[in-house]
Amino acid sequence: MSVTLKDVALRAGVSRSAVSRTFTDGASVSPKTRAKVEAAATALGYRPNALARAMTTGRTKLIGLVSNNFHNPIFLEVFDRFTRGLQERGLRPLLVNLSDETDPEHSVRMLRQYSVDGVIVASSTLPLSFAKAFRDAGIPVVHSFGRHASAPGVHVVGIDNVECGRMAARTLVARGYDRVAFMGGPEAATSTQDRATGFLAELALHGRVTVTTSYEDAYSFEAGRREMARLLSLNPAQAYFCGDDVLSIGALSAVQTAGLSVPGDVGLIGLNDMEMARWQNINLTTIHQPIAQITRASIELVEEMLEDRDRYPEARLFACHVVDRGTLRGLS
Amino acid sequence: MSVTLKDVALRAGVSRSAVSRTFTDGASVSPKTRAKVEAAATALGYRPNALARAMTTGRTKLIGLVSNNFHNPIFLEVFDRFTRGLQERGLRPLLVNLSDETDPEHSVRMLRQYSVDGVIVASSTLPLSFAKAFRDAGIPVVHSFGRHASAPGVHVVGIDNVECGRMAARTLVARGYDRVAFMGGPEAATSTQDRATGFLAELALHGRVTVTTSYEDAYSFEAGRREMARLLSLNPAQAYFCGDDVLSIGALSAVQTAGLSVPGDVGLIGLNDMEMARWQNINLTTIHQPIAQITRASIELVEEMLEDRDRYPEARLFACHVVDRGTLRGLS
DNA sequence: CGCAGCTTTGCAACCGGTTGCAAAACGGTT
DNA sequence: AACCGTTTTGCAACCGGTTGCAAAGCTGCG
Repeated sequence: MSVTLKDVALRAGVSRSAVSRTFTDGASVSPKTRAKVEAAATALGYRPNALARAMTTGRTKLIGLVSNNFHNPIFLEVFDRFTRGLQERGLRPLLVNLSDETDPEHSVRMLRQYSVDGVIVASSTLPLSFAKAFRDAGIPVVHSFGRHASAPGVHVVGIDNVECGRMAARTLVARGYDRVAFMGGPEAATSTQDRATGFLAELALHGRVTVTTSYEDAYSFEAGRREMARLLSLNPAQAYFCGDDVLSIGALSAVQTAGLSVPGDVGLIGLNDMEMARWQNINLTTIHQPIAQITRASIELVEEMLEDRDRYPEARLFACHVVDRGTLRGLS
Repeated sequence: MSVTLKDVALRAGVSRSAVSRTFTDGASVSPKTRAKVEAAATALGYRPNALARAMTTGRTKLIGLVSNNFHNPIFLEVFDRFTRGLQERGLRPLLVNLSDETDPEHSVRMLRQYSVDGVIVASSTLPLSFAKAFRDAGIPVVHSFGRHASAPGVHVVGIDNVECGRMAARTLVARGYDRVAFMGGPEAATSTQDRATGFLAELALHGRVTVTTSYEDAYSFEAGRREMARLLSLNPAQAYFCGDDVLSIGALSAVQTAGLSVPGDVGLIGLNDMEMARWQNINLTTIHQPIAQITRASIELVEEMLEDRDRYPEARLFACHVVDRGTLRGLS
């Protein structure tokens, strides 16, 4: 079938070990045999079989990329950056779509069967325990976009969602809003929980501001639109902190449909700063999440763990900042 | 390290072959030994190593998923469907991001090193030759969203872009537009070429309609917006067929910014029918591309090729249809 | 009980590489 | 030329499975 070590060895008139050595760096081969082998190899079009190599070295260069966020446009950028970053380092992403499951067992087993060198869990909604299941199975893991914890147990890279909530609150207060609300994603999502916590905690420091909260079943346009339509028919707040840009855009749409103006009648601030947020017909004020830094750091960490499996777990959090566009009124 | 065949065999008091056989279906083992083996296996938490198995069977169950469309939101849905579909069949997607490259050689080599069982090229812009490189390397391949050709040489699944162009033309003509234009994506993209061809061919049948064309460097919002802004400052057409929904939305934004109305002053029809197109604040009239059917058929074909590597290449094209929303005027 | 015919089992070779170890080759000294 | 210290090389075992083949075990029948 395909050309193997033996074929090359035969043609070059050397032993299989010699061939193997010219293809593994750090091995000692004389320039003479190396030349012979390389000649034979290119003549035959030989490429070492990664799987066979993996069997003896124990390194596959496969990285499990596990996510359950296949519906949020921001994750297209996330996948883009992860795949490119991994490829640049000679690592191969084995993609796992977790859309329905929440039980890590199945993924752990599967990724172990393929002997992945490491796993990146890219999800803003999975609990910390998910990543821990990989660690417990002895697989290096980093939880990207995960929840910050003081003693994480696994590497976590992302943003401080509590702090983001606070930031949103401070922004709304600074703009003079005094009846505000939080519109979150799924109540089970760690990101939503933390954003709510920070938002409410910060507002509590500003006595006169009243706040309400609601949670949607998904970070989706339709959920945001529906909820905002409902709220408008009641007694809406002056400004909303939406747990995600897509939700915000849904809400924005509902406000416009109702014939009201943004930011005149209702203020909106989102989170993520996805590409769409800067489209002129959306022009969403939002909190920027530094995707590039997060993905880069995640890859770095997983790579470091390949060297030192017992690297002490750390949390790397990146700062966010408000991007002021057209859906909140100016400083008062 | 991990528990192997031998460990289980030892504990169950049988030979390694016996253990192997209980884990490969279609092999003959007596109920008695099967029971013993299974007991030992679960006690030790044994899982067969997929890579080792792959070495002897020649089947890895890995499928290369190659794409260069990491910036078009429609592809998030594409990846979602591909990964789930593959997983359901016990296949594992090895994701390859081709963003910069156009040369297949590198990907072919890499995927061959990992002994993938097959490859799905998911791209609307790559030429047919790209997929052929895999076929020539002896790897089963299907080009998803690829160009239809009468003698494809490889499996192609997608839509008939020429026909879509015609459909757009017929639609615009039926609505009474007589100065229309095509706004395409990259001129090198096969999808854009074919859509333009069909569009122009159909219009040629309707003498009195005039048409202009322009091409953007990417299927992106910014490109659509910039181009439409430029066109508006000149002598714009009455209606535009945009080669992609994202382009349309960019164009839409430019029209709105210019203080003009859609469809009053300018008509727009896109292609893809991505989720965003039905958002109320966009509400784009567009041609629906049946993603679900395309991905499903692609997976089916690649799976069939695993059985019969020399399966005669076929092109499977799915019909598209116009989804009438708010960016074209009604039937005249 | 002996034997035919079928099923189950274990042996051993193989998949395509890597690597520890000892022997061979090399280069430089005296 | 003999000797010594380094490289370089090939042998053989191993990674964790699968599988062809022949021997062993079982069942039923005369």
